[in-house]
This record gives sequence, C-alpha cells and structure tokens, in this order.
Amino acid sequence: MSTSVSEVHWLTAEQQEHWRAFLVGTARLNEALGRQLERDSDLSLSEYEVLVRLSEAEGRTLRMSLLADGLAHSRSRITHTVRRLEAAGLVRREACAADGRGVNCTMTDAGYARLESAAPGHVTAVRTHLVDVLTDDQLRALGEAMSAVRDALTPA
Amino acid sequence: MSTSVSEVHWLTAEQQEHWRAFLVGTARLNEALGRQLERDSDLSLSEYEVLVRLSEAEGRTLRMSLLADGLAHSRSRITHTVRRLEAAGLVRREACAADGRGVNCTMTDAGYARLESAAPGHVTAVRTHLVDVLTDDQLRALGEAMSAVRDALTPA
DNA sequence: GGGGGATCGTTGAATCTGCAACGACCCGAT
DNA sequence: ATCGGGTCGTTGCAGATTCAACGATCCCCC
Repeated sequence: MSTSVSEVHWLTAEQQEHWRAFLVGTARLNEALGRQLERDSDLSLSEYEVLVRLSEAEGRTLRMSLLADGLAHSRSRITHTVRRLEAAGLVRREACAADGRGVNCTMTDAGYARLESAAPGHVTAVRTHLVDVLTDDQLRALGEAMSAVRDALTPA
Repeated sequence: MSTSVSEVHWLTAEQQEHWRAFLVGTARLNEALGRQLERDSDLSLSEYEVLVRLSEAEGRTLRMSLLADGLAHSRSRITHTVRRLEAAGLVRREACAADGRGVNCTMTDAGYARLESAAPGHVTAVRTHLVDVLTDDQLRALGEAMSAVRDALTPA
C-alpha cells in the first residue's frame, strides 16, 4: 500500500516482517496447542485456561468477572465456557454471598482430575512448539514485549 | 499444578509468566485490532489479511491454497472468508487455467479501494498497541522469536 | 432512603471457524 | 490408457465467539 495522504506512518519493511511473523506464528501456535488439547484431553484451549486459573485460586473458586479479566476473555465468552464445563461436571456455580450480582465458579474434584490428566500433554506441547524453540533470552524478550503490549491495553 | 509422575518438564515460574503474558497480550491485541477494523471499516481481521495479501500479489490474484498457507488459515476458513468478500464485491473467483482443481482469487477495484480506506486506521492501531509500545530492539526480538516459532511449526 | 449511573452475569441471535466428507482433478507408475 | 494416491477447494453441520439487550444488584450522592 502507498499513500497520497501523508499523515499515516506506515510500517517499515522490517517492522512489517516482524508483525507478520507474529501473526502467522501465533496462528500456528494456537492451532497446534488447541488441536493437541482437543485430541488428547477433549478440552478446548479456553476451557483449559479456565481450569488452570481455578486450580490456583483460593478454594479453587473464582468470580466470573475475575476469570474474564484474568484471561482477557469477554464476559459472555466466560459464561459460555463455564456453562460447558459445568455441563461436563468439571465446575460448579453458586451465588456469591458478598455480592448479589456475582457468581462464584468452583472447580470440582472431577475438574481437578481432568486438569491433572491434561496438563502434562499441554505443557509438553508448549515446550515443543515454543519454549524449546527459543533460547532463554528469546523467551524472556518475548514475555517482556508481550507484557508491555498487555499493559498498554489494560482496559481503562 | 504439581506432579507425582516426574517425567514431565513443567515450566519454571518465569517461563510461565512469559507464556501467560503472551496469551493475554495476544488476546487483547487481537481484540483491539479486530474491534477497530470492524468499527471503522466493517471488515474482520481475516478479511483484511486476505485483501492485503491479494494487493501485493501479481495481478492482485492468488490461489486459494496460497492464501491459506500464507496466512496460516485452514482451507475451509479461506473458502468462507473469500465467499464473504466475494458477496461484498471486494473479490472475484475464477477457475485456474493451469490447474483444473485450482481457484484464483482476484481483488476487484472496489476491494482495493476498500483496503486503501481501511489500511491507515489499521496501521495506526498496530502502531498504537504494538510498535509504539516496544523499543526497536523489543520489536525485532518479538519478530525473531515468532519467526522461530512459525518455522518450527511449518507443516511437514 | 431513594434515585441514578455503573457493574455483574446471562441470554438468544448472528457470525465466524473447525471438522469430516466429498467430487474434481493431477500425476506418476504400470 | 488407467489405476491409485494425493492435492485442491467446497459444502453442511456442529461448535465456539461476539454482539446487543436485558434484569438484577450495588453504591455513591443528594
């Protein structure tokens, strides 16, 4: 693309190259990780992420809004994901005592067991396709760069 | 997660931190870019990406399979995306002369005009949320890391 | 104590994507 | 020639995500 209106700062060739590597790399990575989880554990990536967050929380319980914010997923997406997890018996929902609007999501024992059986394969895939492909410095640089991106996009 | 079966190489705390920054950062970034495109240009990110690749191709034409491979999208996803673009008059499909199985996808003038009007806003968003948030070194490191990930996941 | 704006989570419809199966076609081996 | 495996792109459907709207609740402020 060229421009006749010259106010726009186009990307340099290298910047564009990096940006496209990012797009294609993330697409392939998500595809590979999602496929592995689905195949070996019959879980989607979002379901897995929800289970992980719950497993680390006090009492294996988290408010819906905290799940949504922590994972950067929309509230309705969390509602749908949790509904599926609940239908599978991996999670339970109950009203929040402190806040009448709130809903607490608790991981069941079955949910914990399911996560335990899924985690090794998933972590191995993350290693194979990401961690082991990069040097320690590269992974740290990647993490720091994406932290900056994340923080710059923290909802007002 | 802890482990009783000790064969699994779990991630260190820092590795996990980097990995989660990556997950959340990409989620927020894709969400912000997609929302901007949808709002200002009524295009999805995939539609935009297809138009960009076509705009750079010889005769503004590309085989469906090249679009799919270049963007790391599934073939059926490309079929669906191109069908929508064609319905909007931004793209035209015709049989490939050299290969009876193939389909050539050509960007129309309307498609090029649409891309021209969408590109400034999109590039500005990429700058705002990614490029301007990072130092040149960070962006290069990000690009190189994701290139390695991409190459490691090149389909056999 | 009672608005009024904001937050929380859900819902149903619309949209997007993946999956499995398919027909058409290519090409090398026979 | 043709057979067979492989590639190409599409299709219908199921699954996942977004979107807009909603009721319920909270909390600040008058």
